[in-house]
Amino acid sequence: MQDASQIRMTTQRKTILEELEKVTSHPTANEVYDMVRKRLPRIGLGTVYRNLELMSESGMILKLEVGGTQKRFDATVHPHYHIRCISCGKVDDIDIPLIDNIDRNAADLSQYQVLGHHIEFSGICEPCSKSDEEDEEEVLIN
Amino acid sequence: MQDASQIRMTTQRKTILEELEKVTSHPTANEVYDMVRKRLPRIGLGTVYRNLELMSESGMILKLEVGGTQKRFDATVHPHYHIRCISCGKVDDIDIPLIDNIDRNAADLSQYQVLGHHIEFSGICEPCSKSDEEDEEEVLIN
DNA sequence: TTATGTGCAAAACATTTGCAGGAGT
DNA sequence: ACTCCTGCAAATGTTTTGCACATAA
Repeated sequence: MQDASQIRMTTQRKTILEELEKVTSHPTANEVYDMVRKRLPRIGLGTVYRNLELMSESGMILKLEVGGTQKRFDATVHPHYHIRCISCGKVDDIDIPLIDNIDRNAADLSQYQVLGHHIEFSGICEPCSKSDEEDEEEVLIN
Repeated sequence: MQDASQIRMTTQRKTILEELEKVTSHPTANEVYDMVRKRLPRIGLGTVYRNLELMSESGMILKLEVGGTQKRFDATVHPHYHIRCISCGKVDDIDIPLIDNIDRNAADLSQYQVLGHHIEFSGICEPCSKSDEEDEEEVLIN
C-alpha cells in the first residue's frame, strides 16, 4: 500500500476527496469527474483516474469492485457491505453486522492467504421496482 | 430470464459449454475463446461473448461479476462463494456453507427487493506468495 | 530546486453491435 | 422455409499511459 503521508495535497486531489465525501452514492470515475469539473473545469479525466487509484491504494478511499462495467468509489473507508440494483446499477450501503469469523473459515478451506471479504447483495431498488410496474402497464397498453 | 428450451443447440454453443465444463478455473471470455478456438478455429470472439451472455441469462452457466477488469464464467451453477488472488487475478471456489438467513436481514435494512448475495474473499494464492518471496530476494540482490 | 503531478491526446482493453451470409429445427 | 445464429469488422465504453509543462514541498 502507498504511504499517504508522501502524497502531495494538490488542488485536484483535495477537490476529488471533498466531492467524494459529499455523497453517499458510490460514484463511478466518470461521475466523480463530472462533480469535480464544476469546480475545476480544466481537470482531465486521466487525473481523476490516477488520483482515485492512488487514494484507494493509500487507504484514503475505497475502490469498490462490484458487478457492472465500472468501478465505483467510496469515501467511507471502514469495512461494510453493499447492495446493487440489477436494473439501474445503483450501489447502496447495507449496514448489517460484519461477519468477522468467516475469513478464518475460508483460510482453513483454501490454499490462500486470506486478506478479507466483501459481500454484495443484489436486488431491485425502490425507484426501479416502480418503473418496472409502469413498464408492465405499457406492455398491456400496447 | 431466457427460456433455455428455446435456445438452438449450435456447434458453437455446445463447444463453449463443453469446454467450460472441462475446467474449474472460471475463465474470462477471452480465455474461453482461446479454448474453443482449438476446436473451432473460425469462431468469432463476438459469438463467444453473445453465447456466454445468453447461457448465463438462461441459467445454464454462471457469470461472475468479481473484482478485476473482466467478467468470468463458471459451469457450476449452484450457489457458492469465491476467492480471488489480488496478485494474479485467479478465482477459485470456496466451499464454505452458504449463509442463508442473511438476505432477509438485508431486506429488513434496505428499501430493496433483495434477490441474493455473493461473497468474494480476497487473498494471495500459493503460487503468487512464492513468487512474491522471489521478488523480495531480487530486491535484496539488486 | 526537483521530484511529483497535471492536462491533453492517443493507446490499450473489454465488450457490444450491424450486417450479410449460414445453419438449426 | 423461416427464424435464429455466426463471422467479421467496426463501434463503444472504460481505463491507462506518454509526454511536455506546471507546481507543491
